[in-house]
Amino acid sequence: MLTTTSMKSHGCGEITKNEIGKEVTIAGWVSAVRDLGGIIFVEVRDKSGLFQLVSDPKKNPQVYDIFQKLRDEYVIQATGIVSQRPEETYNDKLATGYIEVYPTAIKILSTAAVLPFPLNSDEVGEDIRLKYRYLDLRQEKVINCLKLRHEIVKTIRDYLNSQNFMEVETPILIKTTPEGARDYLVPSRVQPGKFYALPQSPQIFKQLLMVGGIERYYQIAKCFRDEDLRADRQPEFTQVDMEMSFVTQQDIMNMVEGLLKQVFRIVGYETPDKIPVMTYQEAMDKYGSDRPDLRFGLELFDIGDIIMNSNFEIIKDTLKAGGIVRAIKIPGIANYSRKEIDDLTKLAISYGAKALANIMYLEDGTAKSPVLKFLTEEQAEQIKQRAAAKPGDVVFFVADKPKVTYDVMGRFRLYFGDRLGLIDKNAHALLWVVDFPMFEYSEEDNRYVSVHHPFTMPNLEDIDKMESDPAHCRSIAYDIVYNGTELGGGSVRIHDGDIQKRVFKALGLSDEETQEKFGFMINAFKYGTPPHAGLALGLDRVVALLAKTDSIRDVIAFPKNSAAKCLMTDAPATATEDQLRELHLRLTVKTN
RNA sequence: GGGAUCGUAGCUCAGUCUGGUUAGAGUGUCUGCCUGUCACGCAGAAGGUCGCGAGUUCGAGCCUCGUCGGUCCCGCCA
Repeated sequence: MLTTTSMKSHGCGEITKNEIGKEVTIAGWVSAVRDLGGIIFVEVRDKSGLFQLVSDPKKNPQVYDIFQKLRDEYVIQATGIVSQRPEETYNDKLATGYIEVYPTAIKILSTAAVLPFPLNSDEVGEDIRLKYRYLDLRQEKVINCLKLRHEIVKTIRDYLNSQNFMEVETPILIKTTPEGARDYLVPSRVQPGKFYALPQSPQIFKQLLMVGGIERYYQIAKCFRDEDLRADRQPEFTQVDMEMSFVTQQDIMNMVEGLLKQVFRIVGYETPDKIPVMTYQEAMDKYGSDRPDLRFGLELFDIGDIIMNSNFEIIKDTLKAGGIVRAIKIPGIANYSRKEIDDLTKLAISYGAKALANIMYLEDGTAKSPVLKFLTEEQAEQIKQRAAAKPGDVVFFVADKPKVTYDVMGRFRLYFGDRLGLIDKNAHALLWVVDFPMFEYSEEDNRYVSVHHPFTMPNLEDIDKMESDPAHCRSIAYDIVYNGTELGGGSVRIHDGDIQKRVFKALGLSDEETQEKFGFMINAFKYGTPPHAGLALGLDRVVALLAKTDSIRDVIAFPKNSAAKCLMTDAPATATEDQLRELHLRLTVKTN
């Protein structure tokens, strides 16, 4: 379909050989002026592409006069007959490179100041691009990311609509939630001293929609978290939020697999009909991560049983105190220098380890290690067998509390995957991770907190562990992982008020607190709640991954910088005294 | 809150380690020339608070301290 309006008959990139001999009117931005003295070429750009205009003073002196005034990024409108270029001047790089127009009329609709940075250069700093984001958007690379985002959102809507989902908007001004990230607060003017929060997700509302009988809900939902930023974290971001009634975990997984199949097709990847499933425990044991990157191997392995029979007293003490030991074999690096090995130890320590042990398998068949003195020959051989170590390989291991050990070895694995070039950048590794733990102990809060969120259904086999052994109580929660990134996660929700109360209790919330914070929800669940489950995908991450960019800022039209500022509008900004007074606020900091 | 790193022309950077005459390059901009360019070409010109402040020094883009700003990471992110 042509992008015509009353001001243009064709998009610049839409004119073809079929239009030769016909009159067209185009409008757009001047993307290049090439003045050869007696003839001027002007390239016009609009959303659809580029088109070349030519002016010759002998053919039309009035038009030529205007051509001489044109500068980059002027907005112009031109009318003329499409003609074929002389054959020797075809430009193969341009879709419209074999045709051109000598305008019979040209109009400058808008002049343009010299741009603060060159368009379509890969080298411009991001801060200046964000300050002039409206100009940045004129760049092909940037607009292509937004086009991809649009395609993905459209595909998601089409798919979910076809599956009888209903899109419902949930509120942005809501009640603050105690669990999870820091809330953005909005002061109330009409309720002095009270605050709304911006939603971290529509979680509570989508569950109440299930109570309301919606059965299949989705929303492309803006969410807000007041935490420090990263390349993949913005204070406001978008989730593809969905929820279904009368479903099991498997139903949700099937639905999401169908959805992802459509989404990945946009970039030409045909996803497997059944995405592999791994338990949380297996992911941690083999990869030291709950979102393992399966594009490469380097699996971790346990040597705790061998150590326990050895004289390695330090590690044995760690194991007896509830710690674990995990090892990884890195192939072909036994030739690393002493300094390189030392640097790896420093790296492991920076990841949180207290120490890093290594056993180098030399080319002459012998093993070299500062830890061999703790092991019998048989024990050393057992480790070598378990690692399937060959000459040239190095086995590293760490012993610590499970969390530390997994984290260090998981990151070590990723480090070597990258350093040794083991990651196939064109590979696609989708994975479900299931059976997440229900709770984890927070040293900071001195209590158990939800791994997912407090509305997650405990695994019924483990339900009594909520009270007796919270650390080993599994939940019915699942994450979808792609190439080591969490695309999204969800869970089967609690639809039984009594179980919900037990969860709140396990989280250390008193009856009064529960009533005050979630009373409306407990109350709602009294009136006939269907079993329900759902999932949310991080849309920004999905788009960034498919666009093959590291930063979600590249796929957001107007992102914040790493200090949560909008460099274009200079938000956040100070409020006036009047505004503060109306909101019943008084500042304790000086601003200017 | 912490760590690393960067800040020199509109843009991208060199120069800083080892302080010394008038701070350079490419690109963009402007002017002139040029009739088939498409990164047009050729010639010329303008363009600088070396982020800011203090200090050391005979002398600071360069050294020291502070500060502001950008980026990445840790903490944090159910």
